[in-house]
Amino acid sequence: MDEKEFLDGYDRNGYATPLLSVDSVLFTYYEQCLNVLLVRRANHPDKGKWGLPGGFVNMQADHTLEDTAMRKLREKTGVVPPYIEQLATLGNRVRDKRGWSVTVCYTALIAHQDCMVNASSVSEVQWVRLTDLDVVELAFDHQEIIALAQERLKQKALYSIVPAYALPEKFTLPELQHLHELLIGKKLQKKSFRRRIEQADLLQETDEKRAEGGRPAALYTMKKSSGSYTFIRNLDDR
Amino acid sequence: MDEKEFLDGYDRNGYATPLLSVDSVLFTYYEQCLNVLLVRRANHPDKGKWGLPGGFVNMQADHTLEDTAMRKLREKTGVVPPYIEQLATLGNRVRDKRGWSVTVCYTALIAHQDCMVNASSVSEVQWVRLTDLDVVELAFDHQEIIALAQERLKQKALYSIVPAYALPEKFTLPELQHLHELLIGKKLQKKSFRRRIEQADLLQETDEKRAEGGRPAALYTMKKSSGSYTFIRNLDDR
DNA sequence: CGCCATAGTGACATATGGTCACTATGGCTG
DNA sequence: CAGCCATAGTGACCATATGTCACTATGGCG
Repeated sequence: MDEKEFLDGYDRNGYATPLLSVDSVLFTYYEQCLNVLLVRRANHPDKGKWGLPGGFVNMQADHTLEDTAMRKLREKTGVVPPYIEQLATLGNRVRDKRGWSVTVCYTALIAHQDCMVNASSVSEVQWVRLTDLDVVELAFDHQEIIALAQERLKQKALYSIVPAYALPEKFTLPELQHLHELLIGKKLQKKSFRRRIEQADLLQETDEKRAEGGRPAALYTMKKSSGSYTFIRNLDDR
Repeated sequence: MDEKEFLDGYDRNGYATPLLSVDSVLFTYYEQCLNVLLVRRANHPDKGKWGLPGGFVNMQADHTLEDTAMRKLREKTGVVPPYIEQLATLGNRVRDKRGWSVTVCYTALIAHQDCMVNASSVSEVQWVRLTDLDVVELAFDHQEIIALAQERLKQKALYSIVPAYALPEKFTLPELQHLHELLIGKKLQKKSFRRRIEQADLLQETDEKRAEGGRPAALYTMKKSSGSYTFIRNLDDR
């Protein structure tokens, strides 16, 4: 049998396979806090619980797994986030009551203002502060996935300014530093923080400033491709 | 309908889903070269081409995706490698002629001597030098997956001694350094290389030595958990 | 106008990798 | 068996990046 004959006769459903879904952990920085986007599950299993925005691959609409992740995020937020990266794939026999299932997970970041989530309490989509996560009942292993994403983002905070994608287009250095401090779980030295960003020439200073009770801080925008820059040395993690 | 009723009536095959496979890039260091394990495909599609060791999840035998990766590696090599880590998940409409398919990829490392692959030219399993990869016709997007794994391992060489898992239990520092040099693609300063490993106290010196034409080099073993140690500063990548 | 709060800098200490010449060691060979 | 060779391993100094912290700058407000 040659390959053409094989393909013509191939039955995609010949074997039972694991369920396959795509989920995203979308973070934003809002009111001095890290928030994650949650969606109330409309269907069984875990109906009524909160979970990550995600779903099944639509083999017609999606060309790639990332397409699936972005499509689902767009359905919930109306926009595609400026940062999305694959986090990990979890798969086992017990994570879903329906049996063997696999989820391909993405981490995404967006500015809070760019993402109009209905703030009413009856909404099926809401931002939840990371610090409030323990009072929400999460579906499946989504708690674990969020913890994974948070840990990965912490690592990125140590050697990059990727977290800046969770801020508005224009932001101040103290804002960015505070976000990094939240992720790393430790106060940082502003001198060290500012210096490395300056040396790497990652940000573009605008001529605007923003007052916050003291001396107004300069507003910056990210330079192109500064999201992919990595410092050769990590910030002190201890 | 409550959840129990839903689950009782749930049809896992209600939707067409992407094909799901698990593939591993198993590296070893042998004769001063990096090698990757390839398997000749016995079945369509791409029958006869070489590909990564992998296959479908066996929902009875495997509890997790990593179980699948390890089971397939054990089938080809007889053993489970001492290092295995998820690399990435690739999924799109075109990578497999059968249609939408997803592969969860792992990177694994093993000592060449611990992994008895039949060396005969008719074997269906063989080590291929990374430098010889371009003369082998690889199935699917496996070339791309190997490149991804190599890039990731290069990064690890810059901030950890994870590559040591591709060496025998006892190895010399010049050996380890040469392996890192292959991965990073650049000669390293032996003083820098040795110093950081000493300072982090990652290796246990044995009282054995190995001669290689000059002064015999001390043999070391990895200390427990030195595989998860990360240096706060990267080696110079330029 | 002077205080307050926060932004931003100067200057020095510390830590770690880069460099390279120098020493150490075992095998081989004349 | 002495001396050479090749490779292992070290000493010492340099370069660079972050840590620390006190000091200066700036705008708002009473």
